[in-house]
Amino acid sequence: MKRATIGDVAAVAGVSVATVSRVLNGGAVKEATAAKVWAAVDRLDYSPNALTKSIFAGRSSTIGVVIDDLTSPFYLGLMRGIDEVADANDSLVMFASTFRHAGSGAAQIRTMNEQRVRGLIVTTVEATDDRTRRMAAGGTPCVVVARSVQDPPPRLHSVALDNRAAGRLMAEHLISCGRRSVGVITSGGRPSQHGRTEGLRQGLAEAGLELPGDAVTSVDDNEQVSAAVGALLEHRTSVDAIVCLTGRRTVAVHSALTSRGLAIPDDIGFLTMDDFAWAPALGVTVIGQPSHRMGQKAAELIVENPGEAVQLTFEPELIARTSCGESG
Amino acid sequence: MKRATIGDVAAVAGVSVATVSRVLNGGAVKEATAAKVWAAVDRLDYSPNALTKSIFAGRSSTIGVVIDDLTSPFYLGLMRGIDEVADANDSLVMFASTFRHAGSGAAQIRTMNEQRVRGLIVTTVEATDDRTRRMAAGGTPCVVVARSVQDPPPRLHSVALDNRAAGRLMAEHLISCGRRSVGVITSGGRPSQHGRTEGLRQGLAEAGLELPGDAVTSVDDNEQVSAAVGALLEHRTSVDAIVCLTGRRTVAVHSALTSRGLAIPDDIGFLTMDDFAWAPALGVTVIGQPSHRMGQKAAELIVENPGEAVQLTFEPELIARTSCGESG
DNA sequence: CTGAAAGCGCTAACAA
DNA sequence: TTGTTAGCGCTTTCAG
Repeated sequence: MKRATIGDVAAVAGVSVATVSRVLNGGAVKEATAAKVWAAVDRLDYSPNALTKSIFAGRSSTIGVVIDDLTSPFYLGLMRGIDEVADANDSLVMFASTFRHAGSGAAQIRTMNEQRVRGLIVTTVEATDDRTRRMAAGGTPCVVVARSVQDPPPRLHSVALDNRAAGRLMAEHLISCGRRSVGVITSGGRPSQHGRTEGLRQGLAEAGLELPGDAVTSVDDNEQVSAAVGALLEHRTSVDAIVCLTGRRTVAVHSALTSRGLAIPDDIGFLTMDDFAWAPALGVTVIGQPSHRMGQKAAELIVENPGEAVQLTFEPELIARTSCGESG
Repeated sequence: MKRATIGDVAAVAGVSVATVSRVLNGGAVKEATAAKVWAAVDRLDYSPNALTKSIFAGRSSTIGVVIDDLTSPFYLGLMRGIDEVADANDSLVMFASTFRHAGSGAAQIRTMNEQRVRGLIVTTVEATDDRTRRMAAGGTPCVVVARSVQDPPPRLHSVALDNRAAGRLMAEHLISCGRRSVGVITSGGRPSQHGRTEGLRQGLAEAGLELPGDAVTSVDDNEQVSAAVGALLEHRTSVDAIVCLTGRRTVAVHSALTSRGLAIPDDIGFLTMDDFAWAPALGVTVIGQPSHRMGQKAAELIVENPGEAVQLTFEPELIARTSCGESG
């Protein structure tokens, strides 16, 4: 029942533990000795203890990821990207989500630090900044996703979308589809959403269109969406397009529209963030983020561990379908 | 740059390492001493090494999860459930996916074993059976998801849907909607799909309806779906409903239908596995699995670590919407 | 090429 | 209440 240790293997093989260690990790050993060791390994079903190993390395080979909502298509793509390069580098991914806790993930980050993860990828809010900074200072490369860091210390990187560009892309497309008055749904106070709003506002302004403050509504969860959309539509009857600034709310906003009997795009235009599996079928036009590549890059930053802070910005992409009407 | 160790803390606080260990883990220490220690911890930004700790416990406090496709709504729900109870038990989730590799996850399971995970949850195919059995034999509780294990050794549990019941539920609903000839899309050779097919066949048979072998088509990926659906429809012109036996293919099958100009449910009925966010909006009737509860249960089996093997079966639930037409 | 011995950072008796 | 002393399972000098 008790697990075999390297000592047991050594005993069975009739060699020293040092020798066993060497054949396991590819040191110089005589063919014949190695064979004896492997036989013992087999017989005892020996599995080296990676935990003990990492004591010497000072850290584990695991990449930590703290995400606040796996449900969103963006994070799913991100995870796949991360997992992919982790796998290619014989790393595992240690995952913790925070969507239940208001605490914003400080606890998770602490735990990851205690686990001596090789690096950390975080998507949670600024409250965690301090912890992340200290981890980076302690030598663990950290990557912050979907948010840039002001004045980053050496090992604190970031991977983010050019949110203003995303906003502008939205404005351009809406305008080219003849929309004149947009209503916006944002979610919580994430900085990325500010960028998008600003980009949108600017893009609209360049075409002489306004985005008044009361055309922007923030919702905290899916339950609020229907009421928020309703209020927006009633308050501003001129609105001819609804823009959803976060992929997390796409379903809810879309349902809010259709369940009011509004036809998309005839009665109202609809534009949202993040491509998703059903979008082609539904004809929903989106601004796509390269979430998969972003995940890969984040993980690569961990693996390559550059000395300076690197801030990567990715370009959004308009994936035009039919939900805003005919373009041009 | 070098991390502080418990020894450093002891030195700064002017006490022994044992004392530091005690205040960190809640032993009996004098108020004043504890204060000194905490001060030192603070000053050095000390973070205890969880890896070293688990040497003594013999295993880490991490729950390992090997999943083959995070993209599927079922696995997402499962993950949430797992993460939830892991979190409640101060565990982290170590995640590895296998969807790139043909290798079916043997490597991932080995790594998890080396990481001395507290328990393992696997969703990959039978090829991994041996490894899982050995892990269980070695004392690590393992839970196999969506598949039952024949003749399970002590610590090898399973959490699965009653697939025959799911099939029967499908049959019942289709019949009550007046469908007489169904076409089936399955994916790969997963045993769960056999159960569903059998249940469906039985349920149909009880109503005097047949499910001939050529009405069942298996596809390996989304690219094959359109052709497969086309072939099925052309070969069996009587088909008035398409059943998709895996949530993983829902989008592709649905698109295959609509892109052929078929209206759901008027031209053809559509029924699939696993509820998903857009299903209400699309009116897609599904057989739901309690994926979230299944994840929770799987994680609880790890945490509670019962001596015998336990096999949990969950009941599927029909979530009737409009895609099969009017029922009754 | 191989073994003995000294740790890695921490916990757990056992004394004091 | 505290400190001393063994280890945990492994890697890594340093001799042989």
